[in-house]
Amino acid sequence: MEYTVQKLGALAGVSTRTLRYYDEIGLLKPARINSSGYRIYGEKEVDALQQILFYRELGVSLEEIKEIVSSPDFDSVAALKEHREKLLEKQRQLDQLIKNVNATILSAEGRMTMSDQEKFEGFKKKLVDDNEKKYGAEIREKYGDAAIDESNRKLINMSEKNYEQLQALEQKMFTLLAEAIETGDPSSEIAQQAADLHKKWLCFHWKEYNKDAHANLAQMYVDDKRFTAYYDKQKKGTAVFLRDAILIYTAKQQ
Amino acid sequence: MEYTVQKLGALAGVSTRTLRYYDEIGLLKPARINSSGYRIYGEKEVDALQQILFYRELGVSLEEIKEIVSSPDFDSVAALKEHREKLLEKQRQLDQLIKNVNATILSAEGRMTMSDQEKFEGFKKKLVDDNEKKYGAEIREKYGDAAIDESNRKLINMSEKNYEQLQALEQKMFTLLAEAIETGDPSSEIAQQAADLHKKWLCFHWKEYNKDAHANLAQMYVDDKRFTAYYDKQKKGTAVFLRDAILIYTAKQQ
DNA sequence: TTACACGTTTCCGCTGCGTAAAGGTCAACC
DNA sequence: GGTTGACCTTTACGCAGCGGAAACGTGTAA
Repeated sequence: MEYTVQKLGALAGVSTRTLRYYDEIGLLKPARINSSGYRIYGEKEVDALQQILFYRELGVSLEEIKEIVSSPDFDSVAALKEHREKLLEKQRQLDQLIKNVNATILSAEGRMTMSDQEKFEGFKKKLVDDNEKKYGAEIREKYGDAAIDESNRKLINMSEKNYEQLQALEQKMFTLLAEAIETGDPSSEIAQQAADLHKKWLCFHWKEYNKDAHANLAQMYVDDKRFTAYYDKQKKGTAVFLRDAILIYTAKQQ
Repeated sequence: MEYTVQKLGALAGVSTRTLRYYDEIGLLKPARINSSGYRIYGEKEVDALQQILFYRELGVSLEEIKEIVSSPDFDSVAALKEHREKLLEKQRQLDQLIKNVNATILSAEGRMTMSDQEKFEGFKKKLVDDNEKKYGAEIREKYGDAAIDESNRKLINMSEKNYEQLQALEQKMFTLLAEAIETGDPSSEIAQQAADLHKKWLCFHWKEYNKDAHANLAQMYVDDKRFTAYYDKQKKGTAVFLRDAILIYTAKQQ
């Protein structure tokens, strides 16, 4: 079986541009070029492409994929381990970034105490003109807090604690909801408390609260199977009940 | 106080190229241009740059930073929340990537059973021609495994379990080490067992084992304060003891 | 005057393609 | 034989955030 760019592309789920690019950088050359200059691929190329796409899915760069697939005696496991290290490093950086963003949001929303605010100012400065940024950053990240400036660490931990509080809040809502569902009445005191908690939870995620949007979201919990699955995880019918409670809750707001 | 590009750059820790680029994209314009065409910055620009760099450290794009800093009534908290969502999405993708890479390494190293290997073949195929990749990927990732193909989930879980075993291995080494340190003898049976566990732990991370490299690393545990801090976390002197045990261990290998 | 340490603009390069533009080729249909 | 439309080709710009180099002007101290 022989394939032109479009056929191979359709088979493997990549664009023709991608195939031409892979040819250009020498990653996947066609089996031959026909008299009209068309690229013609064979079965061997199909297999090679599968392999290439597999590594691509793992986030390996095309340059490295080339090394891996071009020489059969290349140690691909070693390459993957090296690749994993890079990914882990990226993960650590990303985690740190998220913590910093969380801390900044909390600070900006005024949920910090004054003394924490002061620390935050220091943290901000530190973040910007961190002159020892490069020196051993990977190792410090990897092997922990020992070397991290103490006040910064406190701040970050605080932001984490706040985040945990948020998850606790969601948990509490679930608990209340489970109780409320026993009464069968979404307008009951307890169900309305759950709806209020849901609003509080939302406020941390949303840029600004709006009751119509809240109501719409509640409806989506029922309409979208994936959301329903999430809320019905503990008990079936929870999503519907929560929606009703929220609709009542939002309607009651003037 | 007035600054030229290089002075401001030195002050804030950025290159002159960066400052020129920020001028070019309209992110930070100099206060004025002098008669020779030099960019001249004032105190106001210093503050603005600090702010810009702060957001840059949080991983915000220059385009968004421009919006945030240019209009004072812009809702920066909302922007940061949006930014956080992007980061969280990236984090989920990265986590999945790492799991897949781990699974691949385990498979390639032959640590999988045959039946798991078969699953892995399916996993590989799935990974490459995942046609429903786009549909609701975020929500699926976010709200869990309900929709994830069962056999794949088993595979990933297995790879995670294997990874946990690795951490258990390190923990075991620490326990042994604590015991061994009581004897005070790094050549004792128990200390040598700890060194052996350390080697096993290493083998998962290293592309290939080599006793000289092992010995060198052990020495570094003592020389580099950050490593020392990690190993001495539970008990001071652990790093030195571990080094001695490893030096004896590697020396004994023919 | 000469050296050299600054400043300037302009442009290429990095990754992995997407998206034109401008043009040949192949099969089918009139 | 002409036309249409679905293919194919190459060339090249764009994306983010600069790094680095080339080619040239300026300020100042020896």
